[in-house]
Formats: sequence, structure tokens, C-alpha cells
Amino acid sequence: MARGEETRARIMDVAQDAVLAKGFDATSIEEIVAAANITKGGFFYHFPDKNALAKALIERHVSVEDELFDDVFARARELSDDPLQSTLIAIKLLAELIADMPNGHPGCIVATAVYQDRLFNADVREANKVAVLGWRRRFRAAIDEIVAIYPPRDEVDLDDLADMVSGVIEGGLIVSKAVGEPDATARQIMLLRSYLKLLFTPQRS
Amino acid sequence: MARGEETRARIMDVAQDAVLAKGFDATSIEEIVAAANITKGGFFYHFPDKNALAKALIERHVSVEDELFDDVFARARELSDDPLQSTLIAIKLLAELIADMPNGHPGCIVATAVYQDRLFNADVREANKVAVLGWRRRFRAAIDEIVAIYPPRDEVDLDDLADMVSGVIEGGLIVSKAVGEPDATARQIMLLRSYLKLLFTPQRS
DNA sequence: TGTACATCAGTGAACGCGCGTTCACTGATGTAC
DNA sequence: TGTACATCAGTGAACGCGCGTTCACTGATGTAC
Repeated sequence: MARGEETRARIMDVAQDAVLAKGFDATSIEEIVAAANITKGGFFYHFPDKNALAKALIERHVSVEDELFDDVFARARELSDDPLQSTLIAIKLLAELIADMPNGHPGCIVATAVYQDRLFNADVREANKVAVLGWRRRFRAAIDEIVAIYPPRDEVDLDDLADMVSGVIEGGLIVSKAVGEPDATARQIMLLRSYLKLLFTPQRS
Repeated sequence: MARGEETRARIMDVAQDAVLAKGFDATSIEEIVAAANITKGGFFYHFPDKNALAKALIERHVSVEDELFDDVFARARELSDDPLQSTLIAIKLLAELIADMPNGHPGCIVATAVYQDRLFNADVREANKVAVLGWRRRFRAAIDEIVAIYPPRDEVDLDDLADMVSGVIEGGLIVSKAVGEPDATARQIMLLRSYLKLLFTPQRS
């Protein structure tokens, strides 16, 4: 990594921790640079203003999650050729990944941005929207493959069903953090898996 | 309403709108008192400090939601004696209530508090935890009634299932706000209803 | 290979503004006798 | 019924601190000839 890139990443790492714990406005540049061992001037060398940091955090978060989803679905595909089975496997792998995080998943930057959107300019809000729509497209594609073989056993809108993946994760994180049960998120994801199983598994008889 | 109570409620109303849109730290007392037509001194007559406002907002939000849930489940119970049917009706009523909100549901104070919990003292975090555990207890009671008659068709933990109600609503709000589709939350709630239907409806044959 | 210059990745001091909180005070309403 | 006093529901000015941002500067590394 180039000389400056390493510092930039360190700034974003400490900023992300703080933003997830206190929100964006309450996270001061002062404390970020202290934790990252640089000066304020150094911060403004990497980011023109505080809003640019928010945008960078969202975009990095999304690309990290995208890689994670790509990885999980690819591994699942290797384990089964059936689209329903491989999706169920992927969701289980995802739950296991989240369950294995030592102090629980740290939370989702997108969620914090949604509840602080009047702080940000249109750029940041757009990045947030694009992120969630990207997840919808991704999961919708997996669902389309399933539906082509297994007709759903209840009337559902497939985009809504795709959104449910993001929704259950986001909601699971909130419940998990509120009650202080780090693995609650993973268990919520397993319930979503149970739903997909019931919805698409053909009726025996 | 007593003379001071009306002012206190007005402070909380304007504060809640601002907190849901910008987060707690970014919501200044200055702007709250401007919107509520009082002076800063007036604010500190009603709340010893800003943390007390947060706690009051959470507690009021929870009691409002509790009343709403009580109402919805009571109305559903009148429409069916069967615990499964009445729960499915209650969830549908809930979705309709949220769908009918003009600009979408404004969001959940509990969610904002979870993602800003380092701002608050233990009091506020405890109020938040109590809120979510209260919802768990409430929905768990409804589920227990169902399970007594209809065995679940997949292996699920009933507390997790109870948490799923809060989770799907919280997650639905985030997705809804992120993509700018006010009725997305209601549609997510209907998917949860679909899950409960599939999970508990006895197999035909 | 050496030298001159440009760029990179910061430092460190200064700025003005808005924030949460305090406090002495006030005018309207309620209560005791 | 009138008066004295207490309480309620605020006002308004002041405070000190920390914030985001700017800017002139610097030392280390890279590049051209």
C-alpha cells in the first residue's frame, strides 16, 4: 500500500468504529486524528471536508459487503447446483460468518446514515440508496433462479423478498445491539432462511 | 393538560422529528427551543440535561408503541378466536397502520439510540434494552398461544421468532428510508406475516 | 552519478462560531388564613 | 373577600469549551536531465 493510502485507511478504520458507536456528528475530527496518530491538517489532506469522510465510509462498507456476499454465494454454489439449496447454504454461511465475529457485528454504516440523513449532502444520501438497491438486485437475481424452478407457496413480491435479506440483517443488528446479545443477528438470519425454505420447498405428498 | 405539560410535549415533539432526521448529537437545544417557541432556560426547566431528553423520548416512544400494539391485537382478537388467525390479522392491521402514514413512518427512536449509544448514560441504554425485551415478551406470548395449537413446521426458537417482529419492522424502516419507498416497511411486515402463515398453518392433505 | 526541482504527506497554529449549561430574575397562578 | 406568600413556568444574558476549517509551512520521497 502506498504511503498515504495506509494513513487514509487508518483514518477510516477509527472513524468507522466511532461513527457506529456515537453517530456521525458526535464523532469529532479531533478524536479521529488522535486515534489515528496524525494532526488535524493531515485529516484535511485526505478528505476535503467531513462529508467526504461519510461518503468514503459508505462506499468502502458497501464494497466490503459486496465482496463478502460474492464470496459466500460462490462457495455455496460449489456445494450445490440447485439454486434453492445453494441460496440456503449461502445464507447459512452468512449467518455463521456474522456469528463468528468476536464482539458481534459492529453494525452497518448504511443504517447510521439513514437515521442521520439530514446531516449529509445529496451525494451521501445517493450513495446510501445505491447501496441498498444494489443489495436488492443481487438477492433478486438469486431469487429469480429459485422461482424458475420452485413456484413460491405464497403470493410474494420478489423485490420485497430480496429487500428482506437486507432488512432482516439491519433489523437483527438493531435488536442484537439493543438487548446485548451478539449472536441475535445470526439467529434472525437463520429465521429468514427458514422462511425461504418453507416458501420454496415443494409440498411433500 | 397542565400548563407546563403542554410545553414539555411540544419540546419532545420537535426534538423527536429532529433526532430521527439528524441523530441526537446533531440536534441542538438551540434549534429545539426555536421550533418550540421557548427559550433555552425554558428547556432546562423541563429537562435537567440533554440526556434526560433522550430518556424521555425513548420512554414515550415505547409507551406509544405499546398502546398501538395493544390496540391492534385487541381488535384482531375480536375478529377471530383462533390465535393464529388473530395474530395474522393483527400483523395485517399493523402493516396497514404503517402504510397509511402520509410520509411513511418517521422511524424508531430505539434504532437511533442503538447506533448512538456511546452518547448516552447507562439509564438511556437500559431504557432501550427494556423496550426491546418488552416487545419480545409481548410477541412471545402471542406465539406461545399459537404453538399450543399449531406445531411449527420448522425448528425455530420462539424468542427469536418474537424478536423477528421488532427486527423486521426496524429493518424495514431502514430499507424504506434508504431507498425512499415509504410503504416498503409495510410490505416487509406482510412478508413476516407470510412466514408465520407458512410456519404454523397445518399441511393440507 | 549528482543535482535541481516537484510532488506527496503531512505539521501546527489560528480562526470564529455554536454548543450545553448556569443563574439571577420575573410574571402568572394557586393556596392559607 | 382581601392579602401574603409559595410555587410554577418560564426569560434572557453570560460562560467557557470544543468544533470544523484554513493556511503557511516542512521534511521525505520521486523524477528529469
